[in-house]
Amino acid sequence: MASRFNPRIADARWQKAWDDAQAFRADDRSPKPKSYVLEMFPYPSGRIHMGHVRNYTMGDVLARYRRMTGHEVLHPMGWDAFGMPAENAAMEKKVHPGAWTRANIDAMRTQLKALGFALDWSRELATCEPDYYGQEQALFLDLYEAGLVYRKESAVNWDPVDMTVLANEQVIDGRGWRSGALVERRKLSQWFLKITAFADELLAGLKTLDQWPDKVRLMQENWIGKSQGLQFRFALSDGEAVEVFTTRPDTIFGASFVAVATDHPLATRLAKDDPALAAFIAECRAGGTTAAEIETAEKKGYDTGLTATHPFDPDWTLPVHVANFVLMDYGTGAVFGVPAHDQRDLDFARKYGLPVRRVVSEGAETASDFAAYTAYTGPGTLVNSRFLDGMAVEAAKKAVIGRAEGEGWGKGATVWRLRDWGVSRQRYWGTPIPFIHCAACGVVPVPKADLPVKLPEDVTFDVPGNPLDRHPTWKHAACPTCGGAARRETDTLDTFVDSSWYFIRFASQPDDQPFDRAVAEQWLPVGQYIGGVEHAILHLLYARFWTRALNRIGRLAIEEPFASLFTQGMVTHETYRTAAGQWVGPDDVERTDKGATLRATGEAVTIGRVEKMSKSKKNVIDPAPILDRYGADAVRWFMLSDSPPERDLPWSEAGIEGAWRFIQRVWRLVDGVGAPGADADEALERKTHRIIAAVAEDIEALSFNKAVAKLYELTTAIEKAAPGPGRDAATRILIRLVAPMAPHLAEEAWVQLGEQGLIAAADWPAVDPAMLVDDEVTIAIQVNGKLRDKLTVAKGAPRETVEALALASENVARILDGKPPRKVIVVPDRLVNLVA
RNA sequence: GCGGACGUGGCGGAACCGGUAGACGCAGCGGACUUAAAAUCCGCUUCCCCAUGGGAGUGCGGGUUCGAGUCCCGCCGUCCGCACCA
Repeated sequence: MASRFNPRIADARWQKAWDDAQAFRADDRSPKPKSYVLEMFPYPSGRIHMGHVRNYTMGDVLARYRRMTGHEVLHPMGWDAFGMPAENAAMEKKVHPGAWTRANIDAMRTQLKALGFALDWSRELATCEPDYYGQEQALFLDLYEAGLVYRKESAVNWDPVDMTVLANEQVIDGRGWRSGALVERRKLSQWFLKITAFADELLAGLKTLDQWPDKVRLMQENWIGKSQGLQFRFALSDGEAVEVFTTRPDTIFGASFVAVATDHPLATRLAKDDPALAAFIAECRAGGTTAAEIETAEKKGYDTGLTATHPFDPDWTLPVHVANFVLMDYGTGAVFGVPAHDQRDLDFARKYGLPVRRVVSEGAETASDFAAYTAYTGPGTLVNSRFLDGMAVEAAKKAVIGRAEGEGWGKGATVWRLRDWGVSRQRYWGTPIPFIHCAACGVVPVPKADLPVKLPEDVTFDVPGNPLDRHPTWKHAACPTCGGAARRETDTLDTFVDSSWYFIRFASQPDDQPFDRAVAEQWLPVGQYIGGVEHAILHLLYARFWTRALNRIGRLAIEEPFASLFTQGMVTHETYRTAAGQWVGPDDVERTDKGATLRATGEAVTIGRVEKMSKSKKNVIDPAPILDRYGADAVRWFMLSDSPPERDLPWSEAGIEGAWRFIQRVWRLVDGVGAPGADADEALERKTHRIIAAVAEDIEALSFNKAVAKLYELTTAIEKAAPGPGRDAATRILIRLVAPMAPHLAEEAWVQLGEQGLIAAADWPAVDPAMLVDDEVTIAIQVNGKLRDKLTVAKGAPRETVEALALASENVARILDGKPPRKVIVVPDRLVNLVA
């Protein structure tokens, strides 16, 4: 009799058994209720890291649990396989990006299989293969035909390190999201996806996503950034006009200046004949765009000498400035300044001595002068505002918009922060954009019959830039319309396009089209999506857009791709630093009671914060050796224990040891089980049923840490119970409860217990509701709200009985000292509170 | 600056609708088994005190309530997101 569970043998045995049985293959035609569980697919960097392990373990527990509760589960895996790292590897290691990527996929697939995930490998896909990206090109052409793809020249974010354009979402604090390089502005002809045409529905759709974290919904809401207000024209003293947008038309009588952005056409025009203005504009451009720089940047302006006429008073003119704090990208690139009610305008007005006039009163004050240095932006009543006087802010907004529209000089308008999605990338390792540039016919789509437009394999990476551009033949193509010599588009698609529809392709992947609508709709939307919060805006917004775009062109009747979203926390680890300030890794450090020392020299090291694992802090733990040592189940168990899944999980050696001990404890229980018998252990049976229900509830809520705690509790209870059929029966149930989390152990135990078939296909144990009701309860006895005693009484005991028992308590009698309580509160089956 | 989340033992964290705070795990302490170690098992483990009992206690200060980790008001702190968005 083996007394230890040996994962080295069991892991491989059961992984093969699942493979042989195709145990996790999803059947499109199954009559069972369908459940689509998906974790964000990985970029094939070469090795899986702890974040992957945690992410996929959570999804796996849910997928396995759903299978046990009678669902047909789709739980697929694939590879987000295009992207810059492959090109960087090509440059550094002289390997082809495709070869590098495919080798990485093979290595990572092996690692994922070694963790025993219940995945349908028959649906595996990689975005870098023509059978995937060719279908993506087809979808791109469909969107083009529908007018949702267009090309225009515009100022774009240029990453000088990656030598490519970036979307707005990919610029963080003025730096490229991958390279960290300061982004430059460049004018280029680019492909765009019309995500702004969906701004309204993407915003409204967030309200329907009640199973998404509020945080993510809020982030998307802010990103989309809807503002409603008034757009109107100011007539200028030189006979021209300038268009402005405001969300506060009510404050129009508080205006003291008009300001335009430094790159506003008006500024550009005036600068031609005004060297001082040109110099001012150049000076503003030199300023940085980082958070800190913007924070401290002084409001600066240049008085153009022009004036603008107030729309409600032909005799009232406002000076027109070019100002550094006005953004060309937002609204119309021009504003009117109301210093009393906008902080930036106030800073500006104080600096340049412009009038500061109060027009919204928070209470009694009606004087027009405004002395403070803090603008008032709250609610109130309009004052000093002619026909608006006495109105509330909201009513005044409506009144001004009404007049503007009535008199024809302005109209109510909605402005969005969201910009169209620029998808052109000047890179090789991506989906070729299926278009051809013809001198005679213009930009012509590649006919669908000619898809996929395949990436050429013979490319060089010895010089920076886009290898497709310098490929000798690839870009030369015949124009599909006139047949003349033409140039193939050499830009490729942003890899976020690839990840915008992979979940649809998982659900259905025919050879001759991107997906079969009817089949895809059976599975979609994804029932549970799990991934990191870092995709709150990027991937999750793009995928929502893509799904709605397919819906609009009649390809898919789904509006939202992910019904329920869960964002898991990171795996973290302590950091260590030597006195010299060098980061050192956990392998080189010896932890003691007092602190930590360097293993090699005994030198003391400082224990730093527990942080996200990163190469620079040297606190990365590679899952591979841990997996070799402890087996898949211990690693999986640790990933689920202790920390709530949405919070960070601090990795620790002690933690994985604890998980390993638990796996062995369960095995020892199984090892001692005899043949099924009749005698029950009433108390243990009750506990078991209570825990079946609790664990189910916890798994459904993704509260794995709580489920784990309950399983520890049950295990301890079984260990303490007297050996016999009752204990054995509880053990048989424990194994099924543990199966989603520690599946190899469970399969091994299943055999040991003499059961037939795979536990992966077994049913979740049924709960007997009668077993959930206790016939005795413990009641707390409080005096003045303080716990003084506990009583065990029959469940549902009448108030009078409980009250009498409480008063009879020795502790209570001593405290009450013979005096009757003034008041008695009885909460049935819970407590008695005696108020003295 | 704006928006959001969160503050519970030495640590990770439980605590349902306001009803016995600290489940469960880790670490620690004591013990058993062992020649010894590992493994395993048993017990203790919020703090304080005059210890079969009592007092304090969920960031701080108030409040509501018979009763507050939970609700309300005001602070403090940490983390996250956005950021000159008119």
